[in-house]
Amino acid sequence: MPKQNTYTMRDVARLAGVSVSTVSAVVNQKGIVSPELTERVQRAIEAMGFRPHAGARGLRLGRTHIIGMVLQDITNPFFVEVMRGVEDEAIKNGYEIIVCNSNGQAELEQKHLNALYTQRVDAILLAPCDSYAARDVMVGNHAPLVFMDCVPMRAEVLSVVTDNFAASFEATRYLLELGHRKIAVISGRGVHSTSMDRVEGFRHAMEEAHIPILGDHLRHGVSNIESGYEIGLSLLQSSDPPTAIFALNNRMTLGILQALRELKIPCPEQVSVLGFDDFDWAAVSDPPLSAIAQPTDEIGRRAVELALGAIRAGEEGAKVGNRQVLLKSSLRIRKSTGPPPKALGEKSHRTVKSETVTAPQS
Amino acid sequence: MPKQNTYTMRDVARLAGVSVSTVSAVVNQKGIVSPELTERVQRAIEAMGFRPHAGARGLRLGRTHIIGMVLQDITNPFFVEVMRGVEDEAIKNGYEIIVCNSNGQAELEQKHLNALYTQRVDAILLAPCDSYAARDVMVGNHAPLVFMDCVPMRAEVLSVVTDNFAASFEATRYLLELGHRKIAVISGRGVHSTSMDRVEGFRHAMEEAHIPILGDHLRHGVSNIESGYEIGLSLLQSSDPPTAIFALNNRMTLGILQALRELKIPCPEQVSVLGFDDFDWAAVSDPPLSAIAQPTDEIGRRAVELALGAIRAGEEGAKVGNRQVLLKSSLRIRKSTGPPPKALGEKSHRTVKSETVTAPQS
DNA sequence: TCATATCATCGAACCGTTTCGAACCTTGAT
DNA sequence: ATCAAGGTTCGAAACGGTTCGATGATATGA
Repeated sequence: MPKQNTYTMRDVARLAGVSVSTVSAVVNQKGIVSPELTERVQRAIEAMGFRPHAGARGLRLGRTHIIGMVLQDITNPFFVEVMRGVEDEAIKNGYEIIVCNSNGQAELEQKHLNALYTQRVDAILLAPCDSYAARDVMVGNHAPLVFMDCVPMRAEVLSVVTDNFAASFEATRYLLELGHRKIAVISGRGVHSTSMDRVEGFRHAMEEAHIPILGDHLRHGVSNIESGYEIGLSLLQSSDPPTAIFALNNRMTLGILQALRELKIPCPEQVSVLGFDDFDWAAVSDPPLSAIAQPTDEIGRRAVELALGAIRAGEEGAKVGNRQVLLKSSLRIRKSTGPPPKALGEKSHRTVKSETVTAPQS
Repeated sequence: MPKQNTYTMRDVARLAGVSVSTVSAVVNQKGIVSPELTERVQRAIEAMGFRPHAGARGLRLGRTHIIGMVLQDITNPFFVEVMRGVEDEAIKNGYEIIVCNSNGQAELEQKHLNALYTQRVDAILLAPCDSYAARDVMVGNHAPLVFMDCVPMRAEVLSVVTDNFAASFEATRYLLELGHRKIAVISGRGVHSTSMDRVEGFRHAMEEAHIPILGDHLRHGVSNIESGYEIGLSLLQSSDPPTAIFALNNRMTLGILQALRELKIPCPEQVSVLGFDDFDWAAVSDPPLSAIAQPTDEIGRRAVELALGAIRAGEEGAKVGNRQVLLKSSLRIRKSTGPPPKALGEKSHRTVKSETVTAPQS
């Protein structure tokens, strides 16, 4: 006996003394129903606590009003803020969202994508584990697919990302201006367009300044605290340690800070640290962290906008154009960055907020 | 033309030269189908990339295999970790989850609950804005409702919570043992059983030690950084400041740390800080934060277990028993707590992990 | 008074599954 | 050769909505 106190339109119709189609018309405010019947139907709905069955409606309409989302790492504040943006924009448009966590595992990601297709979600928002996703092929024909925080290799696609190249370029220039010459960069696995663009931005700025990148000052690890910590120790204990460390993701940044603390190396006096991704806690870390802030919730909102556009286009049989939305980041300078030890330049702590300048979108 | 390359069982049946019901039997591995037909059907499914339509199945079965979840604050790491536990356990049992963020607003929470009912989710997991929820009345008859991180006023209900009273009691005792006598407590709005239990645990420990609670040393604010910061300033600048501050939630803890930093008050030398809720970043705050850690993902997992049990019970027509799961927390002592200034007791920094002892569950 | 146009309401088919009883085909026993 | 039993396969109804063409009622004009 699965049906409990749940009523159907038929029940409402019976109570109101009208036909089912009239109830439907009232519920959806479609077609013309006399004020009298409208009144009667509404009263019946109220009395029974009737709510339409989304599944049945979805079956008939071919649209579920659900958007699926698969995130690489749900415990990372960056993705949580993106999710929040998605939530806001979705609810504003009458959509629910199903959230899945791929936990960095490509197979799990694929499993989730399949499950979302089974649910016949109207669109899928994906922050993938890597950029080599063949996923669009499998799923892209069934529902619009929007990539977040990643531009997949095959470019004919919808995506929303921060301009990582520009952000990294700008940040590196800032460190160079402070007088740093030995700058180390640590990044996660290089299978992600995001990581690659950030590394490229760094490279480009260094080349432009004609500063060589020391052999072991470009390190790859995995995006977690431990990896950051280990690479940090290794860098700082090397024979020729950097004067500044630029960590390309928030987890690894924390690892670096731990390594500094453990080695009792004063920051920023001896070594500066610059992080990618800003978050609440950055302000109370020791020292307060200078970092690149991405427009996280805007990423989420824009992704939903793209998805909704594609859904509408699909309904009208129109081809969905490929759109890459590119957003600006901003540099939040706090206390973890300053001039290198020997340099006698201006006193450290700037508090200006500079913004990377990029094309708004294409 | 909403249907694209999406095939139905009818299509599969036609291609395999069998009836729809046979396809269904194969898909669900139910009934007896000869090896030969099974083979043919599977080949057809493979060839067409067929996936059953969850909505249609749900309509027929009266079960969607979706669990709905409404969270008070999706940006709080505590709830994110709970969510992760929910995700893990749900996927393990073949359920999807719809996540909603009520953002602390009761009306929005209600809106989400209604939407989830419309979706006919099989169960609802709720971390409510306040404990005075009349929500179970509206929704509880349609689908099992499990409260997380909160025991609602009306007790005949399913819930999973940390034993907040015990946690707070234990933590207060720890501060008392260090020699503190002037302990201030700051908490969020008192509309939540969680807050209230924590305050009570504190009160109880103080009474037991026959230490009076100073008039303005019990403060209520809202659960965010700013509120913690303001209360922190006010406490620390008062004529008779506390030697220890016990913050009952993670947001306000950060505010306290900011206030200390701004006033240049050394912690823990002059004032100790103890937080509720542990998280990654706590270890790299300045100073590393002593805090009570809740078994976050276990809360999520147990909530799903309860929900699944209730779903099964409901199917068999059995009454769903009321169950309150009570979980243990643990005290993680780092560097932000130590003996009060004048006390000459043992050197600060203990690193023991003590666990609050409570009844495992009822 | 009758044909016609307009408007409100209704009935039934359909969306993609599951399920249950009926129909069919073997096989073995009489 | 006939029948019963047992095992596979099939057909059709149901789930709860939406939609479209048909129907009935009412008003309009000649």
